[in-house]
Amino acid sequence: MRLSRYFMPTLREAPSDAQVVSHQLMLRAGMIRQEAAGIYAWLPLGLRVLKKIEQIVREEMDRAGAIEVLMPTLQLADLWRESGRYEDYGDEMLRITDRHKRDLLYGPTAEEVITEIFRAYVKSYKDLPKNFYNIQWKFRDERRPRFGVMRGREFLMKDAYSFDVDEAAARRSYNRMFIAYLNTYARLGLNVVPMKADPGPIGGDLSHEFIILADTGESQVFCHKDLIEMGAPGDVDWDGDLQPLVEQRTNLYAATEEMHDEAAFAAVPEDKRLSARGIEVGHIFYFGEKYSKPMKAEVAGPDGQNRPIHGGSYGVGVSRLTGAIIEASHDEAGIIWPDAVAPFGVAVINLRPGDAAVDEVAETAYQALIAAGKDPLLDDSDQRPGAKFAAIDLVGIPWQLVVGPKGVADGTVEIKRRATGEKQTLPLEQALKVITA
RNA sequence: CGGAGUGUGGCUCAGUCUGGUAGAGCACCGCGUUCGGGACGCGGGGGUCGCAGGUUCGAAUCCUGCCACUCCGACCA
Repeated sequence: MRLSRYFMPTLREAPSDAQVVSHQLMLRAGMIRQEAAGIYAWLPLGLRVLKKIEQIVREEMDRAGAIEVLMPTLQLADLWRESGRYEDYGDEMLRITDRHKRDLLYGPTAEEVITEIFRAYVKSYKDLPKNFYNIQWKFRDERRPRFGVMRGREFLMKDAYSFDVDEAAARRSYNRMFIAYLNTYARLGLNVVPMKADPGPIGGDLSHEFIILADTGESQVFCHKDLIEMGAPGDVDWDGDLQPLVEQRTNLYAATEEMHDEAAFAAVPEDKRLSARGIEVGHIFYFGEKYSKPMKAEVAGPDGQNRPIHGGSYGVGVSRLTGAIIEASHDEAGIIWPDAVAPFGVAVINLRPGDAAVDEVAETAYQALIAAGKDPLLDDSDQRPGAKFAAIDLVGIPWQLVVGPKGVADGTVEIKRRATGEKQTLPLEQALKVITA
């Protein structure tokens, strides 16, 4: 992409509405535009990041055996009356009436819809387990939206729903999602800690929140340090027994403020105790027959008798992750994108557009990076060097390849790694090798 | 939903107390000098001062009502 033909409206100053750093940086980098409280338009740069996160989430869901569907944003109130949640949900649900005076709602989640789909087709235990997911916009009319896209009213969520014949099978589905989540966050370049969450009315131990650690996180969290260094399991035998992998992580102490147990935390060796700020970026739970019973999602068992399925649901805040990654990865100059989600892989900065020799080197570098699949952004704009450096630092592109008259005169370019600030002056071919390595 | 605050060009803000021809910086347009970490000079364009009433000879400024947005608290991917 050539910057001169792109749309990347950066701001020198943060709009005063934005208080948290990720919100300020997203606005300054021209990623989003606020349209109303908690509702954002995604500008080209922000959309690129959002799509990359979405794709990683998708790939990890697929790998864990979940099946993608796309459910509508608008749902029928009648379905929610079946589950009993239409009245329960309260003012957070955005209710709409169509021209036929039919009650609709903008879905805050999709248990009802997926259960309706499931029960229409699946009748036998032989067809289980099944896990359907969708990546779709949700709307929750929060009393107080804030923190930019981290707490919006409209947000992009990946929600998965598992269907199993009994609780033991449901636990296996839960474990698959547990591992898939760890893998997903690891690919996004995040340190994530699974923490015991409030299981709600169902009870049991099958509810976890996934928290990333960031100094500016909204809640206080407590955990055993080993959890952070443990890393993600990666590809596993998804049909095998995942319980040991899950237990390895759930046996160590980890809790958010609400679930915190001071006595249990005190039992953790002192040098392993970590108290930090965190941001919730995922939540998984098992809810048993909560929806299958009232909505009659039943399958026949081996004995020929119908029984309600055991369900679980698994959410990742995709749009929230955009902000959360920034909270976890930025400096005074701006955003530092992990390579996996960066809007562009490399910025080729032409310091002197119009200078034939400089243009030629910049163009050569640009074409080579396209060929190498590095998705480069060529800054061919007519701005002063300082402004270019500042803007590219701000938007957080992982590599910078700087082509200027001085370097061109002695056959070199400069490359800079955004995360470390480390710079090297090299001949172009070597510079390209470093970047594409 | 309780409490607090803010609405003035795209962005940051001054002006409001004490009514009297709407300002600055950044951004934008033109010309020139510049050009390796957000340049400088000269010239220029752009604002129903959130909206609606009211008071007044005269309202960004005073009064009333409404709306929007932000922050703190209780709840959430």
